[in-house]
Amino acid sequence: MSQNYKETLNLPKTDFPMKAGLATREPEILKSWQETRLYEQIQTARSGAELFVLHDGPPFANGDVHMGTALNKILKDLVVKSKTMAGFRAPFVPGWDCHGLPIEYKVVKETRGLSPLEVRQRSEAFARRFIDIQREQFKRLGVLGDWEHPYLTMNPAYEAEILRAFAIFVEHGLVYESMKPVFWSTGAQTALAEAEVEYQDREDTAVYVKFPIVTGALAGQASILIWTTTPWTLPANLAIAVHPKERYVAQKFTRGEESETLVLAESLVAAVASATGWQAVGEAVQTFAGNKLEGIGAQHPFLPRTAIVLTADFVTMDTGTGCVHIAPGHGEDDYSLGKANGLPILSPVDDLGRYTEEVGLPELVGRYVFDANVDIVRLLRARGMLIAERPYPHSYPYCWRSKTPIIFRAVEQFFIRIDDLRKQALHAITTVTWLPAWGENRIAGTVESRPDWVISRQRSWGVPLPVFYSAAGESLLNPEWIRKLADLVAQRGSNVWFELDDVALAAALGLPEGTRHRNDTIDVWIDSGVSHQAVCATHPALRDPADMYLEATDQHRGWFQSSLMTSVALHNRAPYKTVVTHGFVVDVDGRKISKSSTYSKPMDAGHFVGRHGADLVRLWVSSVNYTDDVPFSEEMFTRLGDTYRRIRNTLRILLGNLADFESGKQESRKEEFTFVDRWILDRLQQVVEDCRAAYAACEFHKVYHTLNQFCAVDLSSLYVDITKDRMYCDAPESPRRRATQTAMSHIFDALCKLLAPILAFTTEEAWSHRHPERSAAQRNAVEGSRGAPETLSSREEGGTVASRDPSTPLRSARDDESVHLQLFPEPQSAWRDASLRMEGDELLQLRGVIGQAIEKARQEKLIGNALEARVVLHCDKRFATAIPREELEEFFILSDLQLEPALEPSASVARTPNEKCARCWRHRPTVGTIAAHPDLCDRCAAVVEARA
RNA sequence: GGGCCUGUAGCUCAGUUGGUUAGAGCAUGCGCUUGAUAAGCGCAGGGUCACUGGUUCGAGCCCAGUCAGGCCCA
Repeated sequence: MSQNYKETLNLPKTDFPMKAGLATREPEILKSWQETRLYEQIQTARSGAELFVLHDGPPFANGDVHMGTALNKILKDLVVKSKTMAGFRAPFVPGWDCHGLPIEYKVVKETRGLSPLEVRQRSEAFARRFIDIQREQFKRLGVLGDWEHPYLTMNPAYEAEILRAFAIFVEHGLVYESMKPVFWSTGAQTALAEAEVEYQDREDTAVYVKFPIVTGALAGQASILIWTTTPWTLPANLAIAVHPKERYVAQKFTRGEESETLVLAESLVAAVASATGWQAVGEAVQTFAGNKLEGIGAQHPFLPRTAIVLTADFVTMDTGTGCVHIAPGHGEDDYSLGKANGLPILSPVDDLGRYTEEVGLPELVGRYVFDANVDIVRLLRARGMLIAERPYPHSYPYCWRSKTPIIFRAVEQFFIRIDDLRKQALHAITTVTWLPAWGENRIAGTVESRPDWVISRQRSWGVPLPVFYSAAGESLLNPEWIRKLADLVAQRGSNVWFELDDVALAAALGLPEGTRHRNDTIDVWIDSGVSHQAVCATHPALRDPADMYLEATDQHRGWFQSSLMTSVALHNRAPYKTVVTHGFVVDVDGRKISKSSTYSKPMDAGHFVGRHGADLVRLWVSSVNYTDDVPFSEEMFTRLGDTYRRIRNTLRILLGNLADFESGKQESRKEEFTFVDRWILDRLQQVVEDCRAAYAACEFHKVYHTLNQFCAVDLSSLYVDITKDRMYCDAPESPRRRATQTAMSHIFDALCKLLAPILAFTTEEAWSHRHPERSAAQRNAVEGSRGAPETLSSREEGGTVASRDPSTPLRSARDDESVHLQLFPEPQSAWRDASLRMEGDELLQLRGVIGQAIEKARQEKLIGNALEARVVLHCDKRFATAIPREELEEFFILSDLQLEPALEPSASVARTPNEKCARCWRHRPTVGTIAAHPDLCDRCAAVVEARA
């Protein structure tokens, strides 16, 4: 009897599909962005607007984009897109770090015996290949930027800027040459930066060695006991360090028949006894402060040499004997202590980690030092100098590329004098905003403790170290010569350094005859560290200092610091105003992904983009608090899929309900809004304010939660549900239906814009369904892909991409343009209404009371559908007068509501005696009273009558 | 071993200057709907706020220590 009424309803209608199909739809949207040159359009539209520069930290051009890289790039994109929509001109110039050992190492491993020039050519090809791969992957993630003109640290112009910066470092006297212990990779035969070192567990032999005292009061009576885990460094021993203030003892020890009087720290006697098997016998012979030992001599255990006792604060009492073996050629502390006391720097080891003649032990010359440990131990035992040996498991530095254990070795290197920059750098740090705030603490700590910067590398794939050598072999650092070289490199690329021989290069630069050059290169951290100069200061769209750097926390010691140091050296200021850091991607248990077996396979971003779509990956990035470690699991993606569908369906129902609403032509005045409309618009303003504030503070997860909550609760389960009756069953032109459409139009507009930085693809798709002219334009662009310039000019005719007049206020783009060209919605204070909000909260509480009562009635089989209920609501009587009963029934989605005054709210439920309206399914008293339509309520009867 | 940081329901997050019975969304369970339908709505269960001690009338919040995890350094 009643099925036909469905045809008389205004059911939602939209082509916006429920199923996203992101894997296929996103590439189409991407194509339209490229063909309409969206990035350029945005830049043009914002020309003259306030500038915001997010400077891209260059990823290394090797490997695929994994989830950590994706996290970083998407966070940057969220910043750029949200700043753009907040009205800034926010250009994004992506970059790549191209030089360096990781690439060179792969190239050299593939083919051995290449000349430096060949290594460089292959390394460049390698870098370019991965730049292209990563560029496509970044674009696929929806990251918008000037992908056609990225900055590459291997571009000749960039290389020239590195050299010019270097010339200034030289001018400021920051560069010096010195023999100094550095991390040395025997596998890669090069000095390493700290960042190129990784730690692995290994087991070494720890030895307790005695040095018989030869001068001072204890001469001939006792030996100093030292402890070391690197026996191979003993041939380079020149001294012993003790703590000046700690208590030391001369103590008799026995083991079996043997007996020794040993000098060591008092607090370590027991530990040494248990570790060596020697027993302390009786009281200490003598007890004294460490400084009493200063200056006495002790016989080297196997070389004809006397070690001098020195005092040092770095001596600790947690391991060993409190007496530290000092080899100035093999340790940082050793070096500085030796230097302060005028000791020579002995480092009898070659590039491959083999003893040289200098070792003083002819039988060990040429022996790899880690193999020589056993020889040294044997020698110590033979000489009777070995008190004990024990296996010692510890974590030890390894070369990150060759995976060989690192040694400390003194070699001629070039350095930047950090002491001359430290104070200014520490001051510059205080002028920067650090997000999160503890970043300031962290970088200040690393700057305070940072030793001088080793900037020379014995590698080929890099910018040449611009040091020249006189005919006599003397090194020459000349700023003018370096600038001439920079000019030459700008023209011909840095290969010129390797292509020209000494004579040709000297001639090309106009240098004195006989000037020579070598093949060392500059540390890659200088390359990326001067990007503020080479990119921000030189690119016409950018500015130095940048407004923001945004990288993972490991960059406090990496790029943030190298950039800070070079910027302080060049300009005495920080290169950034704000530094944002994010954590690393960790699995469900909070463990590092690479250590987890579960996610060892799919960690590249492409896997998840292909499976779930870029918008899901972007939603993941937005959903987490990135200042901490970022959790990541398959379950999270499942949950995010649910959230995504909820948001998508919310956009879809809004579109469906707006199908017959032409925005702008029938805007309802505020007076025509009913309670629920005004309530949702007030909520919307709160959401707009919260989201704008969260975006401004880079707190994207707050945006995510706010919008998720808004879609799931305020819209889906409340507003959309409540207004279904008027939307579907009222006459199309009914004032309250049009009022709701007006509200929904504002909601859709705001929701789409606020979501746009996160769901870059989905909101574009939804936006085009709301503004069909836009989809037509997109289609044209895609179809006429060969005629891209034509498309562009036809758009220009329409006035859409004209440069804006900077004197006029920024306005949102036309609705038919990309959502990414729009401005965020402005909060409308006229729609705020605090008393209405409070009233709404109270109604929602009553709604809960009713819901519980209905649930109870349902379980008692009194009713099925809530529309079959008669609800008697006992509550404050002002609700009976403040809001019409019709509206209350609508708000609670009920057919039949009775109000009774009461102090405490409660509700009772019975079956309503009213008949069910065949059209709107509500049980209304008017059903059966209209002769022409006996199965309809009065409202539905009127609507049906009007349609006839 | 040192520096910096993190630890609130199965998951992601809120939790104001210390102040009732620690919240939300999702997930789970049980229903309703079949006019958002590979959707929508309701109700319910679920937490020793990592652990231990301290300060306080009162601690998720402040202090100390322990444990677990992360980044950096040794």
